[in-house]
Amino acid sequence: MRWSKLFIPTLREIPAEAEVVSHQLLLRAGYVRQLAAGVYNYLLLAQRSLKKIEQIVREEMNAIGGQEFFLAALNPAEVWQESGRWELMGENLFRLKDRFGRDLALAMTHEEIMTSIARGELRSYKQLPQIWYQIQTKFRDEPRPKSGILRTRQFLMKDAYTFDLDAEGLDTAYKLHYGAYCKIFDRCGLKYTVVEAHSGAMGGSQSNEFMVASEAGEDLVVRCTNCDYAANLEKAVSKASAPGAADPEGDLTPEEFHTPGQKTIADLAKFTQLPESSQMKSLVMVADGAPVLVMLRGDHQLSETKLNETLGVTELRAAHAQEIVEWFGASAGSLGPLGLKKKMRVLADLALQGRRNLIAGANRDDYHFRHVTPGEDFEPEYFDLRQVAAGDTCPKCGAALEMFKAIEVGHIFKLGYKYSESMGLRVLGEDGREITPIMGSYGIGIDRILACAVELYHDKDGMALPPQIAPFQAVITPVNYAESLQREAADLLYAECAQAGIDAVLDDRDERPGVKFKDADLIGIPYRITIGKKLSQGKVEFLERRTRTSEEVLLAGAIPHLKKKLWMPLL
RNA sequence: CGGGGCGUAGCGCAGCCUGGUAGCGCACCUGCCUUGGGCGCAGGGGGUCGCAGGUUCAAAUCCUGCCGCCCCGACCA
Repeated sequence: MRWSKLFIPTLREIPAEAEVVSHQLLLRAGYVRQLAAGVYNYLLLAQRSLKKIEQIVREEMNAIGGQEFFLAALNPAEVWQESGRWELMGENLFRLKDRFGRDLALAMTHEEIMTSIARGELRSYKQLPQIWYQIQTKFRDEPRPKSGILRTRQFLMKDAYTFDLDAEGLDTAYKLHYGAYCKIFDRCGLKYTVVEAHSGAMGGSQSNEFMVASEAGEDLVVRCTNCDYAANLEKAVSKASAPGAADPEGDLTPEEFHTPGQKTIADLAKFTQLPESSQMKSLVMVADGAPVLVMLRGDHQLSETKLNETLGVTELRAAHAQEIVEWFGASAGSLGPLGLKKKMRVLADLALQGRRNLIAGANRDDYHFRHVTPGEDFEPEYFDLRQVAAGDTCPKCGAALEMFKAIEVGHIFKLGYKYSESMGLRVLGEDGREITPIMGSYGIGIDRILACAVELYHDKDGMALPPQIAPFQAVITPVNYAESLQREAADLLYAECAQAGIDAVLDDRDERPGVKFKDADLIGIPYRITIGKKLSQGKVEFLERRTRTSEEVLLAGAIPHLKKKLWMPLL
């Protein structure tokens, strides 16, 4: 393509609304333009790049036997009502009415639709397994779209769904996807970590996320510095650091003492001269309307995700100040597990198991107990409820854990029977009995891959995308295209690229060289062949964007050289 | 939904406090010039100052309401 004919609206300055790097560069480099909060138009460059990503995804999905569909984005409410998600998804689901007043939704994911196809058509065990996927636009009415194209209300996703006869089949499907995803992200040139994940509102058991480390990420990932343990913070477990002080020995009796104005764990630690790890934190949560007391080591944080999963409830929140006074006769800051006025479940984090003679609130304002021993002075139900904290060690090998922010680019789930059951998908088995197929669900954020690549590979001059997903593989830049010798050489190289199947752009603009160089750097074309002064010696400059290494090559050798580079992946 | 910020030319901003002719840089158009890192000179086009109401002789500027966008939090298959 000839640059002079292309619409590549690069900006010299950073639009004020862009905060994260990928957003800034995608705007500046003329890839995207924003239409509304969380809604973007993808222009030529973004579209070319996304098509390449899609193609990689498509090839790897087809390689594991995936069959590509193109599904309805406009869904009747009934399908979502059947699975129960019409209510469950709440405000996140875009809803609309047609002219007759019928309820419709814009699909945010396609479990229901895929299942509705399957139940109408799959009749025999002989037809299983199936892997169906789609690459399409999805809609989600995000409460807060942000970070450019990282969290939007309209986005591109590949999602796949599998139908199997039994758990073993699902396991096979899961592993196939796991492998395919690794190949996909490798081919896209991303550096990523596979983590254990929480399966969320999707339901299901096993789940892994594919995460790309980035400051722009919204998730926190915990990873062992020694072994292969890695998990989303929501799910991560660890060995707690040792308490800051040894517990007093002996079978001591709880003893109330006056703690005027000591509200927080930090206050108490100071007041009692004992570290936060010798205090017990009492949190009051309301789970589907019922109060639950959660006990944690003073320096630990509650993981609401874990608590939610443990309790298996739909609504979980912290208790209001008023409720606390009503139930405990004291306010937050003096609460504890002893002498509860109201009957409620008392849970404790595993880190409290075996501890002795700790400090806890007395359920009387400005009073606490010392010498409280869980399991003796009160009987909690123990669960893993705390969030992994800095200083904790690996649950597998005991080595140090690291924690970093990451962007989720892929997520695979074992769904189980949630949709096949609720929507009545059955096939006949070998023995003539009905079988409910078991499902899996596997997503990849196509536009997130692009954003991640930008986050991962950029410098002060712009993007440095991997050649596999860059909008063009190379740019041919004659310093002065009006000069006939340069023009001939440029046209020749461009023709050679076309012949070799290389996706090149010819910068034939009547611009000063500086402008062309800046633009090529900004939009991140991996290789640049510059035709200038040295042409008189039959030489051109070959530049690698990522490393900024430049070499002189013969005009005739330029394209073979480029070809060689393209077969050799960066990194 | 709570907290904060912003809205003036395509982009980045000044002007608002203290009301009176709407400005600067970049981009854009024309001509000349220049051609290895966003050249130079000259001329030029482009604005319902987010919207609506109010105060005033007069509102970008003061007041009220609304809308939009961004950030933090809540939320997040």
